[in-house]
Amino acid sequence: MQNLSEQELVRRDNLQKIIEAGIEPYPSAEFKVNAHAAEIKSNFKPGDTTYQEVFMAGRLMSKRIMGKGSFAELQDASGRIQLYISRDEICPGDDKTLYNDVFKKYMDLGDFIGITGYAFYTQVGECSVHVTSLTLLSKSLKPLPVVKKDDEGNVHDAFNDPEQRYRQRYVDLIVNEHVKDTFIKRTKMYNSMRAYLNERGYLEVETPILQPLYGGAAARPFTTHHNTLDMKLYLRIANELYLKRLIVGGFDGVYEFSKDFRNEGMSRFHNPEFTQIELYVAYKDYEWMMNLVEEMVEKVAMDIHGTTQVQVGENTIDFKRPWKRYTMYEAIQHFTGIDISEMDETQLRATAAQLNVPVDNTMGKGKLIDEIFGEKCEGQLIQPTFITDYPVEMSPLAKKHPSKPGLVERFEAICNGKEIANSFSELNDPIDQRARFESQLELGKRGDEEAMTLDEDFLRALEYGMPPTAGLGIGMDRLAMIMTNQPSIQEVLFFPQMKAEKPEGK
RNA sequence: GAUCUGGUAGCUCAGUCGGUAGAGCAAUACACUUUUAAUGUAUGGGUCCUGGGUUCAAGUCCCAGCCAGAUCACCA
Repeated sequence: MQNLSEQELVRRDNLQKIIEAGIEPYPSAEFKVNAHAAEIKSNFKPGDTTYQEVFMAGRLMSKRIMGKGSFAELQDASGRIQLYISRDEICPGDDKTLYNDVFKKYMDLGDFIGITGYAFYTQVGECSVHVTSLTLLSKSLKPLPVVKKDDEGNVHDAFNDPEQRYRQRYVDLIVNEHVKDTFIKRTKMYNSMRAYLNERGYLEVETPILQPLYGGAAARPFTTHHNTLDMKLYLRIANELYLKRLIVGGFDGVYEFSKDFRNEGMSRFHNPEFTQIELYVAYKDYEWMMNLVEEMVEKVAMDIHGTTQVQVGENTIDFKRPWKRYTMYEAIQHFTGIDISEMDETQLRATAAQLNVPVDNTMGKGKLIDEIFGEKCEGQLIQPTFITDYPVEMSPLAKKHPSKPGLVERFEAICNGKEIANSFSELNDPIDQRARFESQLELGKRGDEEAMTLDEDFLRALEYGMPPTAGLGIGMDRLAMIMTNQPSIQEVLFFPQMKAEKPEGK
């Protein structure tokens, strides 16, 4: 049995009183709704003859009882609106129980109610609904945090403990208005991208989450086991290799919003499960894909904000095309003044030391370049910027650059100091791909836990022939953080990963 | 994984030098028919994260642990 607080006991007692009064606290009949709070507040003007018979449902979020008349606030999915309730209108006969007892005493903040009434403006000019009948739709047994706003819009007693907000996101969503907003924007972002890609005829697909081999990225996987088949399975770390198989199968363009899983550290930028969109388009290259990314992300910003400019922390980020483009060498030269394009491994190591970039002896040429870039450039790139032409060692699935030895046709889009997109002209030479996998296997043998595995079936698919293809991955959570101005990935995931709560009781 | 910060009423937070546990909101009771962070009066509400230790005495000091956040490490 739970230990109930005083307030919880009061609510259970109220529930009992409601039942004794002959009212069903959890009725099943449909309650037809014909208006929402936000809609009335934005459309109804004093003297209008509209909204004179509204049916509304939602939570009772505040009560201001003044004798025979009361004000209350109803919160539905769209927002809050004030209600005016007068005793003699909701209790037209001699029996005043519904007002005196049920409404005033037994209904608690958080209860779901249904009302009918008409819109009007109070003497102080607040758009309100004058209630003519009142129904209990569902009793609430736990007290909600009470968050209040004053005239200037300052929030008092905000429910702001992150642990409670994330563990009890339902409460967070009820009492913190802006939280709902963030998630609505996140969904708009998905809808915007879907519409963009569908318009171009690309096919949204689904590929396996449980994979016998994990591939397509460098990361440690979650492992599980299938009992009937008695086999080890991995939760995907990416879906790249499956989408490319579909390009081999003859689709021109496929994409998937893919929940991926990586068994690694957590931080405000990392959750063990996260979402990427991956897109593959046949007969295209990474240059073409850069144009697509610019156009699509610009549209996302427009669809969410109505402008290409988005405020993120202290920065105003402008997604208007065209975005800046640097090769990786140019970016390093721009931010450090050093041209590394002709350097060998020894010179790179010396340069890293000179720049105070920590490196170790296991790092090869590609990794050294990547470290210098990561330390000295990435964080400086606030406005959306494409960085192109990465070292081949870091990119085992990308096509080699035809004229720049040691580099691949790859770009990342960086924004607010973080990668938001990664793309390359996909490697479709099966012989080269096998060689790249084999050098990954070597890295694995040397102890790199994130080295890729060799996927024979994927190589078989490539041997049948894959057209030249451009591929793209965008971190949806990272992009959502930027588009909603949130500093932490937990703020854009409904239910971020948490350690288990202590069990109730003893 | 490391470091730092925090965990006290349903929520937000105080709590001095170690000496009876505090406020606002919420709740309860009464009053009040256009208020709006409603108001007025009164009342109730505590496993001070957990477990040890020091002490006549611990929310407070010490040790260990749990949970969370930030930073770092790791990681596209």
